[in-house]
Amino acid sequence: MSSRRATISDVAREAGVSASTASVVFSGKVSVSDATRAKVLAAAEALGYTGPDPRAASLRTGRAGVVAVLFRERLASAFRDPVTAAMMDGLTDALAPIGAGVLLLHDEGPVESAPTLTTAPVDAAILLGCNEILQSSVDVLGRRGIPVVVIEGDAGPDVPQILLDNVEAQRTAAEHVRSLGHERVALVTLTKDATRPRGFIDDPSRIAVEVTRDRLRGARQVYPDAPAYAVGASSIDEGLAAGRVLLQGERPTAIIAQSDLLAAGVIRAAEEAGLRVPEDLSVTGFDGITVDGLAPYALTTLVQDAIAKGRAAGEAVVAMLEGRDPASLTLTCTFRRGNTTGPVPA
Amino acid sequence: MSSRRATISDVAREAGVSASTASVVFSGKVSVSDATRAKVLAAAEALGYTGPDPRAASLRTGRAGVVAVLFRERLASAFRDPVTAAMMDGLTDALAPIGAGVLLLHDEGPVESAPTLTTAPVDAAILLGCNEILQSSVDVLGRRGIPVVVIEGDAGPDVPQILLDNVEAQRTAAEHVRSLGHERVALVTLTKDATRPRGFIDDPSRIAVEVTRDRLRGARQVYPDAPAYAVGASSIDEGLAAGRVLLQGERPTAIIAQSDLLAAGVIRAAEEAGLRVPEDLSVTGFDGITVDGLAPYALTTLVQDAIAKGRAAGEAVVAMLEGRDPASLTLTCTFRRGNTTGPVPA
DNA sequence: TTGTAAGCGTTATCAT
DNA sequence: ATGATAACGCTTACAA
Repeated sequence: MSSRRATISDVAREAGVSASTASVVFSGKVSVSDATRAKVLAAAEALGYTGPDPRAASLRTGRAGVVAVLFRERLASAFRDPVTAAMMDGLTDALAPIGAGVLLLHDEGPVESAPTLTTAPVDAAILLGCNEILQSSVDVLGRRGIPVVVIEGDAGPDVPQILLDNVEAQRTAAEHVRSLGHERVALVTLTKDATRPRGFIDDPSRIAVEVTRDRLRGARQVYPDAPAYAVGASSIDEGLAAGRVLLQGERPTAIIAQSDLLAAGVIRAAEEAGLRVPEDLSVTGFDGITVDGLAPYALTTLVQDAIAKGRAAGEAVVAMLEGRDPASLTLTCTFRRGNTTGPVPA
Repeated sequence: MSSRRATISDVAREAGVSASTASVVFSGKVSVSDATRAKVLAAAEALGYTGPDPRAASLRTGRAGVVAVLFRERLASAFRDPVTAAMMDGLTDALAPIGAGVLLLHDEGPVESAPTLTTAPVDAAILLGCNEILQSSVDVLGRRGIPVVVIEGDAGPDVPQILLDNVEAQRTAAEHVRSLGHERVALVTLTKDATRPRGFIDDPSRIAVEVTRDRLRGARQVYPDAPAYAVGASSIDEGLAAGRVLLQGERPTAIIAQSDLLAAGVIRAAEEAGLRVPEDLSVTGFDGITVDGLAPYALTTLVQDAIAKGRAAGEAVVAMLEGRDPASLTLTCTFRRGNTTGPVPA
């Protein structure tokens, strides 16, 4: 009909009231007489006005109703990892009370090529994992006065963190394996850095990904000399590939994997090699997810509450947005013995 | 330092130029003398100004730099489905040129409880799947003048759609199975509706989910009387459960599943029952994804290019945002014969 | 309960 | 190349 989209002023004029009154009808902040409300609503209906323009409201109120989640990886990868999925679940849950949408961003390429993070109208940001880009992102957001929470990464003392007791948890798994008598143990680790090279790890100090480094450290506290093979991604197929490598020659009697998906792949590699789990090979995972299709195996693993992790991040964001002090939090993994670990073969 | 966040006016004053000039330095739309640029940048640096406020810029320019994706399901489910993941991959790819962020929204609950869709500052929206809520969403967005694209759903003739030839593709699979001589065939379908009840389908016309209905129709064009069992989700474990049901008693010699994950579950059920695939049971999937851990099976399936689907949706959105006419598009699946189908057992 | 007025921070237009 | 001006559409003291 009209060449221009109707605004709240148009509605007010049509209804014969002031713009502020019309505004109040939509926001519901102040009481309005029923008659007035009806008039305004009727006018809105007539003009096809569907409510205040979020952009203008956002400018005025200073709130965008959007929380950004910055991923270290491609969004597609994020969509593929069950732990990330669970985390997003908790996150969206925690954000629901403030009705915030979730804006996905990812930082590919060099530092300055992430325009969306500085360009997007967001009230807060959650950063997932840590690397150099992340640190610079934190700086920009900090200067903007945008609250930031980091999950499993370190961006300095001023930024609230949601952490996992990766070192202790992985040590617990290793101790369990040792208690079963295993001496020859191999490790399958998550990615070393953004380039995702596969292969044995020579120098643990050069691992850029904190999670990988921490879990490796935990395992090495028990098995200082265990060989560690890094994969390119957390998936069954990558675990399978790693398992094939590690089960060649003089094979280990136990393999400690840094994720359940990797562990599931290792188990497949074992089956492929004619080995029984856990009679011939013990395998541990990490995460405590349900690996689709892994039954009847029940992984011995460290159960992390990824949903709680996401929820904690979400709640920290909500707290900051409400002016409260967010708590940094370290979540604890629970050891769960399944049927994939057993005594060292005679 | 200052109690108030620096604005572009502050920067301009500090630099001794006008606000518009300072603005131009950041937008880069018009040429500015090097000296002026340097002055402005220095002033910004001094004041800790990190660039224009996206909210204000958005109000002024009318662009938010954000595209919304509305899911039918919980976000967590979306993060779990490989096809959705691939679609998001293509989508983010297509959106990259315009540098738009992706805002995730989902419509749980009753129609009016989706405030974010009308509240969020977005330039366009992509709706995934179809149901009643979706139709009303389209209406609201339409009145707002926000371009909408629907993937695998129908929201009227004015809304561009990205479709799949589900009927034809599934019929092709069924014809392949028939050409192998199979007579006793069972179907495993995707969810019937939002309540996700499992069980045999009595009345196909009451299926709310278009994809499920179309693929079922395709299969029934070849096997009008084949029993169809609907699952609660597209996953290996759901396929396993369905397979167990269907392989009881006088079992079929072929099972046509509406997704690869379901097919993978059916194969596991077959293994569990001591049946060989394809010697004792033929199985077909749909999607053409790589099922993590399914090797050495290569599913006979319909390959859909989910990445292309997402990309098409993204491109349609870009086209609309640039004032061009977006094309509705029907993507075609490709039949791929793997090693999970064979002649009917003697 | 309703209206007035003053911005929120930016950028497009037009003039210089 | 730079500057003055006027929106963008809305919300919220404050006044009536």
